[in-house]
Amino acid sequence: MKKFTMADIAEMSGVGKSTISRYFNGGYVKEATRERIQAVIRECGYMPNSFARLNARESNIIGVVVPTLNSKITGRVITSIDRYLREQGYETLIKSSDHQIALELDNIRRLISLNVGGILLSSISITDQHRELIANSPIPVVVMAQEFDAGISVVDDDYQAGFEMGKYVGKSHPEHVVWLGITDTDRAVGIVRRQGVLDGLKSCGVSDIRLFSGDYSYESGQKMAKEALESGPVTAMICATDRLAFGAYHTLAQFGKRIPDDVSVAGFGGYDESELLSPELTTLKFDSYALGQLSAETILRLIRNEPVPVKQVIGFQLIPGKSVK
Amino acid sequence: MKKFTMADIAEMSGVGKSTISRYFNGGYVKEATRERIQAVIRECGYMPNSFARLNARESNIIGVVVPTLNSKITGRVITSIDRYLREQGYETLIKSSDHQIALELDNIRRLISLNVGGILLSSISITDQHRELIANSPIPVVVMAQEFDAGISVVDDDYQAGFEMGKYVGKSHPEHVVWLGITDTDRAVGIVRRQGVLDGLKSCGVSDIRLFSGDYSYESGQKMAKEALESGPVTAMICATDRLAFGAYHTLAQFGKRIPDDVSVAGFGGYDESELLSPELTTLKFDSYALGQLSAETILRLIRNEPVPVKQVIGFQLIPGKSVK
DNA sequence: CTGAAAGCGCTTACAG
DNA sequence: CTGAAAGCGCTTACAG
Repeated sequence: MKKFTMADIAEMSGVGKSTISRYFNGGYVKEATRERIQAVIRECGYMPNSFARLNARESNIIGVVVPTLNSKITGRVITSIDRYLREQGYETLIKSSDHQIALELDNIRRLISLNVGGILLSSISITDQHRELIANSPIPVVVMAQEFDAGISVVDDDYQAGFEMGKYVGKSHPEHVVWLGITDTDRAVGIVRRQGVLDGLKSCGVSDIRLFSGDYSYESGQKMAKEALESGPVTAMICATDRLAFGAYHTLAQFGKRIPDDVSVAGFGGYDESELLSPELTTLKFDSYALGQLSAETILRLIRNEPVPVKQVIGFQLIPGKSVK
Repeated sequence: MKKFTMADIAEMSGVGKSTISRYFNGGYVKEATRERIQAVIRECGYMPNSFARLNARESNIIGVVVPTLNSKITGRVITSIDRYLREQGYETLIKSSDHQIALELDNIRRLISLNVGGILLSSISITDQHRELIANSPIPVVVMAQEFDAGISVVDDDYQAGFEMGKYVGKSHPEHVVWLGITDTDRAVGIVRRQGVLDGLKSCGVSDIRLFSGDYSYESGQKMAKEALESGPVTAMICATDRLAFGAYHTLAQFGKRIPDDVSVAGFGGYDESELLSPELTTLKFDSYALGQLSAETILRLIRNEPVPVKQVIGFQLIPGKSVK
């Protein structure tokens, strides 16, 4: 495959390269010329190099920063972003922060200096540095899955979801409930979702609630479950994610506890696998595809200076399994 | 955040921009000058724009083409690639083909015309067009997870893995075995893995083996399992992936079949969830992190003109669950 | 060891 | 409707 440049195509079509550029960017090109160019392009399979648009007034690249490439939910979100942007003629540039906040900040800086058209940010944790960076960013930013009072966000309804789940579990009147959660630095999951759960439980009169926190790994779920069981009696475990619930299942089996007879378990995520556990995991599914697509739509609207809501809230669905009494 | 360019940094450091460029690309810079530049860079958090290296002799961007962003295994592979490349000072540019072969070809063309340093390709299916594209590519390509006789590949040992699994299941002397597979266009899984399984089974004297094929989805697993059960007696199901096995579990439950008493089930993938199924799924785990890292190492070696094996085979581990009699 | 100049593949006023 | 020219942020011979 020979590498064609715009100059090559221009020469082959017998026009100037400005015309080829206009052809691709929707400028004036006479119909006859347009057809001639099209023929040449088809012939050589030419596509312009998006990254060479160094002085274009706007880039057609959207940067996406995610906390990890290794999560089911992230997979759903970026799949849906990528699909939508591709349809709209944009390129997706994905950067993983690999769970490191310093890398996340670097990624944002990098995207800004790359002069991408817009940034979709799924943050590990929003710090003051994020606020400063975003406030001074010459490029629009949409924050995903995390409340962001100083800008535009598209979020899951973590509080309400937590509340529903708390109420659902609370209705069985468990005496001793534990929350297997995430550190506070992740506001959406660590704080908001947890608060929803607590309030939901309290609305049913549950008062003995013990809190644990760790990271997002399967192992962390196992570990927290163990700590919880060793810290006193437990009749229900509400886990911040399905993955943590998987870990809890593992530990409960080791401790010889039956689900839900001895201990009820619930998670958040709605992974396909959850319905295969025995008993089926009671979980709650956010519409991650919608979150991805709406975020992508929103960033494009910002780029086009169209009005956008400062906050959009995505729906969820509680999936009753058989793991709660 | 102001956007600094190399010219800004040059001015602020009181040197020419060639010197800044050399600073970043390991050229000669006097120690004193180097320190002065470093101070300025630290001050402004400047990073050069990798995509503006239009006429660099080599790019520090590695393109990665994956069939989907929505798979556990892909997640593991790209996580490990991204980590390794970052450590080595390279950028990862991920492009998803979203299960469309035409898009995959486009992605490869695109990366070539972007003039990335190298391409890591996880292909849906290697066609003649791929061969032509790769043969004429001015840029090195490493094919991942798929045999590639016309170039460099890093692959799972699909045949041997299939064989081991076939033997493992075969040892229980199941009378009627079905293979829930993937279309032939995916050679690695659709053909090689299947052949390994068949040979493994035959080595144990199993002869009644019926073959089914579909796509990689959970639903496809359900559907194939249903077809299999309706097509005649079944005492063992070997599934091309864990996800398909999850679908089979679902269908078997619907049909009132017990695992493994009525039907043995096995998969490939080694997902964490597999050990939580009841009974635990017998599966086989490829070392996807190793595959990612070795592929990344290999592409860098190719770029540096260091010798590389034409084919590297990654190990696997059979994880006996309780789903095989 | 360093800088001025030309060039990478593209876009954008501007003149025609 | 179109092209020559200047410019985007960078790299690379080349001369000093």
